[in-house]
This record gives sequence, structure tokens and C-alpha cells, in this order.
Amino acid sequence: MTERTADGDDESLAETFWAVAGRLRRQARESLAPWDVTPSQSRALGVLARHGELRPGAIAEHLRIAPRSATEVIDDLQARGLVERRPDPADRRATLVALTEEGNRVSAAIRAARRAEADRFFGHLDDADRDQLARILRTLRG
Amino acid sequence: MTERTADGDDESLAETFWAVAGRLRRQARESLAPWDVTPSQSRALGVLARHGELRPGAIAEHLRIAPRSATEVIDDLQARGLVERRPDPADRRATLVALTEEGNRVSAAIRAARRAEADRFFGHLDDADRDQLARILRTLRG
DNA sequence: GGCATTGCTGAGGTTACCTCATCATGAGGT
DNA sequence: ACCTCATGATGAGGTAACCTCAGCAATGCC
Repeated sequence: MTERTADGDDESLAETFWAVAGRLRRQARESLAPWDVTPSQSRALGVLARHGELRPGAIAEHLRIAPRSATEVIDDLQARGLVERRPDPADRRATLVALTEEGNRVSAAIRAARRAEADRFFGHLDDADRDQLARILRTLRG
Repeated sequence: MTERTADGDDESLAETFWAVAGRLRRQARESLAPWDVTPSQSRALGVLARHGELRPGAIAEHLRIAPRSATEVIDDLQARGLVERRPDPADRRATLVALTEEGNRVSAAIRAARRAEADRFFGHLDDADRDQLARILRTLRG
């Protein structure tokens, strides 16, 4: 049985997975607090930092969320002055989203913080386990 | 580079982890649809099925959420007739939550469905990888 | 009998998603 | 030129799953 403080409930892989997800989510939120940026916003910043200016639809694909949801994230980032929208010269229906100066700065800072956070979180694992985990997760990501 | 359909964004472990979480969440929701039960409700049912009647606070601990949040989940389950509350004879402040007949039936059915879902999801992995993953996640769960 | 503590819940808020409808533009046919 | 369908973004509105903070009743302790 091995009851400890808040359980050993283990059971399914999924169960354990969600427990870990919760922990990670809390920690991510906390580690991003200094910039007043939520986890999903920081993911969007990451995509922009890596790929340069993109259309909302493309951002949605990268984040694997619905286009409408990307609009929302972009709205928030724009409100914080971290990104700006400009018309796409190639298609007047479309919009291009790009990091602002500030967005670049914050994005870089966050990148560092996220790395530290990840180290703190995944640091309990040795290198071999971290590699295993990465490989297995990539398989599951589909 | 290896751009495919919706990216290879890989980057951090955390990033990949969330992508997997999203997929798992969607699939869980879908596989529970026949019973009109949400994932978190099904987790609560699981706890009750495993431990028998419990107080809301204890359920919260098992689920690793705030007590107030457990109240909410229990409300929903009660509204669907899957659990019932009764006064705790040992402490009149407290309440005991127990599965109803229906709750037992549904809980069993869901247990099966969840297993099938997990097989579908984690089935892409061979046994060794599944074990690795379980072990590593348990480490991270803390 | 006071007094802090515990167990639960009301009120209200947040995050991160979703679908569906709408509107402008673009691309293709006739 | 015109009509039609597809596409890009967004408005409106909804949901799940959490949270905190405040309040009430019952307990435990001195």
C-alpha cells in the first residue's frame, strides 16, 4: 500500500502523467510570474523567437491549438506590448505577428528562466533518463 | 529542420511534455464522452472506487487539488447521481462521499474505457519503454 | 468558557482551451 | 465580369479545471 502524505495512488500511467503535469504547470506559472506572462503566452513567444514573424494560423499550428485560441494569446501579448500585428503584404486577409523590441528582450529572459525551471524540475533525473524521457515523449506526441 | 505538418518544434522537454499532455487530454475527454463525465470527474470516481467512501478533503489530497476544487467535482458527480454525501458520524463538520449503485456501475465501465484509452495512447510504446516512462514519471511526481 | 483549528462551501476570478457565425479576401471556373 | 468556394482572422459565447478568500459550524485544548 505504501501510503505516504498525499497518496501513492499510482495506478495508471495516465494518472501519474497528470500528477506530473500538475506539478510542472504550477512551477511554470511560478517561474514566469516576474514577467506577468502565462505559460501559454510564453510558449507563443518561444515560437515567434524561433521562427520569426508568423501568421496567427501558423502560430496555432505550432502550438497545436485552434486558430481562434491563438488569436486570444496574441491579443494578450499585444496588450502587454510584446508583439505587434501588421498586415501581410502577400495576402490582405492575413496578419503577421512579430516580436517587439520589448518582446525580444522578455522572450530571451524567459528562455533563460524556463531553462532554469526545467533544470530544477527535470534535474532530478540523470542524463540517461532525461534522454529516454525525451525520446518517449516525442514518440507519444505523434 | 524536418518540418512536417504541424512542426517539429521539439525544443525543451517541457514543450514536448505539454504537447503530449494536450493529446492525452483530448483523447481522454473523447473516450469519456459516452458517460457524460469529464476527466477530472473520472479521476475522482477512480479514487472513490479504490478507497471507498472518503471525505472531500481526503479526495482533494488524493487528487492533489485544493479542497474547494474537490467540492466542485463532487457537486457535479452528485448532480449526475454517481455519488452521494452523507454526514460523517465521527465528526459532524465532515461529510462522507460514497459511490452510488449507478456510480459503481459507471465507475467500472469507465475503468475499462480508460484502460482501453491508455492502451490506445501508450500502446505505441513497447513494454520496456512503458516501464521506463512509468518509472521516470513516478520520480518526477515527487 | 474561551480560542485557535479544522472541514466544508459560497462567491468570485483565472487560464486555456473550444465551436460556431461572420466578414473580407483570394483563387478558380465559365 | 460574375459567381462560388476556400481561407484567414475574429466576435460571441461556452466549458473544464483549477485557484483564493471569507464565513460558518463543529472540535480539541487549556
